[in-house]
Amino acid sequence: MHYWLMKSEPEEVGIDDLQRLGQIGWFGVRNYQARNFMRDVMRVGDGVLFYHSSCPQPGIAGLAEVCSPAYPDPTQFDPESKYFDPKATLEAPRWQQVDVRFVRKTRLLALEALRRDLLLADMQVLQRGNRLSITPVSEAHWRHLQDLLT
DNA sequence: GCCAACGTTGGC
DNA sequence: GCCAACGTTGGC
Repeated sequence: MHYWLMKSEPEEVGIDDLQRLGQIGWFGVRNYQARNFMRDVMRVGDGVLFYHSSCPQPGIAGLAEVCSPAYPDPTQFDPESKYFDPKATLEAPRWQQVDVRFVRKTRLLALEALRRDLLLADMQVLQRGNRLSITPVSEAHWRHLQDLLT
């Protein structure tokens, strides 16, 4: 069992979209480290902090759960998609995604508040220069965040 | 729109 | 395998 923080731009897919759809494929990851987390480490049932990025109020907006193993991200094959990758083929896909299901919305726990919380100071997502859209979350951080989000 | 930080690419 | 140039992320 692992825990994750996954960033999404709410203009593209926000927590309300996940709630409406119930479940989505986490398409569009184009970073090898983040892909490897999905492919090699994630398991069905892992907990997910759904984070809104690149928006007026960045922060944790809800809880979700990994609900499929990794499989090829279809947008890499679609020339119309902004995530199209000309070097990916059906025989040798490059990019993977997992399905994520909605658990619940939370109050918005703003990035600013995360940074102020000393117990979260060493969260990977808060480290200087971090750009990974998927980062592991320790069990201690997960538990603390559950308390904050209750 | 700026820009710090980091990842990727490609020539050598 | 080095590393300069370039591209991207994402908060501000």
